[in-house]
Amino acid sequence: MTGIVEVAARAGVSVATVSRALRGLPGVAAKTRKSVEEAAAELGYVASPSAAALPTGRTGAVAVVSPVARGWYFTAVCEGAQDVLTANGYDLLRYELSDVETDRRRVFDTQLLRKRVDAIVIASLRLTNDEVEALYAMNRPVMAVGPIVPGMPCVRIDDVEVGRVATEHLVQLGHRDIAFAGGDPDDTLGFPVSPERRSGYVEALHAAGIEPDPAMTVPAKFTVEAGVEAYAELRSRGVNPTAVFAVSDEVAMGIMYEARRHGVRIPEDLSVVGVDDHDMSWLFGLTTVAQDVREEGRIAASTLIERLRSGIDRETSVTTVPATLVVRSSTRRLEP
Amino acid sequence: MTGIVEVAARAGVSVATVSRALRGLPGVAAKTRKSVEEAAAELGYVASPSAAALPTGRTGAVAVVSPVARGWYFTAVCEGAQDVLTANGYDLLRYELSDVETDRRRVFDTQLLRKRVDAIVIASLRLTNDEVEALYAMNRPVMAVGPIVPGMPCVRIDDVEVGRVATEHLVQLGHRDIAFAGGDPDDTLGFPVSPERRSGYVEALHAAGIEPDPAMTVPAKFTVEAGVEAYAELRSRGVNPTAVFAVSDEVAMGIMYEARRHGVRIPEDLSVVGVDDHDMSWLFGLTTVAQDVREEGRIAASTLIERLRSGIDRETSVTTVPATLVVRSSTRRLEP
DNA sequence: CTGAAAGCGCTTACAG
DNA sequence: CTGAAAGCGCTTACAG
Repeated sequence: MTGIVEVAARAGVSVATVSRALRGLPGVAAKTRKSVEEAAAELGYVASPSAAALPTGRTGAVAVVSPVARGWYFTAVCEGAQDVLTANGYDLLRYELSDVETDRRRVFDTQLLRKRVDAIVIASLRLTNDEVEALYAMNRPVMAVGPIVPGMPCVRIDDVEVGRVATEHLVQLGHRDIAFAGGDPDDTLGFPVSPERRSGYVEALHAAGIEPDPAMTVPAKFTVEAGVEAYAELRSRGVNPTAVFAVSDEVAMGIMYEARRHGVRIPEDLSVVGVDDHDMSWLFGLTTVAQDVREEGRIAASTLIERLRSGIDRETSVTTVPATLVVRSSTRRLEP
Repeated sequence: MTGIVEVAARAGVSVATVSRALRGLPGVAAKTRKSVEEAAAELGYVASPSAAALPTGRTGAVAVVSPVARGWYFTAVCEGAQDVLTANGYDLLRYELSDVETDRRRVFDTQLLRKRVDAIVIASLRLTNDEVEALYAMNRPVMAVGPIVPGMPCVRIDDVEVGRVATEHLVQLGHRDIAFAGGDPDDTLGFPVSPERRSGYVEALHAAGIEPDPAMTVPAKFTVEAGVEAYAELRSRGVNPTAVFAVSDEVAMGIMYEARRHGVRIPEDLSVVGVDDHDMSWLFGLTTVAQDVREEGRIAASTLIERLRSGIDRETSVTTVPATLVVRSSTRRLEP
């Protein structure tokens, strides 16, 4: 493996000069820099990140920590983050966290993460207070994408607003019997996304003079399968919504699938609105409150890089990106 | 950051002993090992991968290199690989390669990759001969998932067989006018997947005494959008297939979407079969030749780890995993 | 079974 | 503007 000494020999300078020249540090004569750069290029030399990390403490890598969830959402966050990380010479390390406590401890309790990466993106992950503490103790810039983590800077959408916009759309189409599918009864960590979207739903109903019917709220995690179950639950309860607001597009897809399986036509018999604008939502003609998840990943990464440049601080600013209603064919005016 | 000297101090031994004890090396007294492990646990100590990489040359990380393609496929490969890498204490580094040559050179020409990781998974990436050479020059175990790369070990499905199985299914349902959607006219790197699946298609047709009609083959990359365009192209050519074999499920989804938009019913008017068993295929009732992509990722990762343990060799074995027809509701017998 | 010391490939004060 | 040298945190012959 070509190392810095070979480059130095070839360029006829010391390794110190090579180091400075290649990193664009000031105080290197222009022609010296040029010949070093040439020598490095000819040899295909790049400084070993491991070796450079030792004296500097910088690894040149950023971690994206997400749940094991194999969803479109986390993929999109990573893609966005990767775009800007690559462009800035950082590598992207992926950590998937299960719900198993021991697995999580491995990441949070040990200092592995801290020793591996310069900064951390938390992608829509439910964290315990201890985990938040551990994250801070790492003394590395952290950025959350998704729900607000107290004391942590964050990129997000306004989930209450999202719920309101989705529900208002249905109300304006004349619907009054509007169900909500979302919220995970198993969630021990208080993941706020579903409750907030439901708050918006409740607000919008109240604003329209509609009293929310508890029987119209059915639980659903963020998966297609959960949507299927949610619709089944709705039927088994014997309630008859004319519209459903699903906590995510994947849930909405499951609802549409199951409804059709029961001969319920969409949108003639049932209007459905989701959240996200999943890559495949247009295929289903799904009306949705769209968010640009890749952009959120990009913002998270560039914020971290900026922070890395300017020195670590404990910023906690929250960036709220817009979410906009995209009307397609899964919702329609309620025929009286 | 707690380092090895603190652990040594706490355990009352030398750093050499700590190093040996923690890595499970032989020649450490049982009680010594125990007290070292306790000290390390109390301090939350983990050896710095960067520092350890310097003397050993091992980084404890594995790269997954894939195209920028934001597809389900690459995500699934990564998920599978991550499962086994995490379980074995390796971290997963993600590299997305664009089609832009300069971006690719950054990965292949420089020795960054080699200095960053111990092994490399190539996920269904079209490589030039130079890139294959560069990969070998890195002297790191490499494993391809997807198409065979000459001289490189690989996990794959038999794409000719896949094409044959899909087409035979349609033939057995009485179809004779069977279109094929796949193959990328822009592909300069000779990506073999589509051509091989088409070979299977041609073979199956011949076996049934059907002469393939060139007008029945339309190009399509591996995306939903390409499927939409492929169906549009089929219409504009004025051919009237009663069935289509799509090179992937995403292409099939696009075809179904566009066909229905034109009032063509599936499967009454058109049978469609894809390849992959994409996570969402069941939602579309899509008949498909299923492959277990996550398992392929797992196999790739465990093969690499095995190779890492046993020392680097230039193995080139090809592991072919099964692909099986899953019949759902997008295909049906042709009514005479 | 254990420890002292050299060395991995860089970066960075410190001198000049 | 440039170089010699110390040091980053580990691992690994080499002694004992």
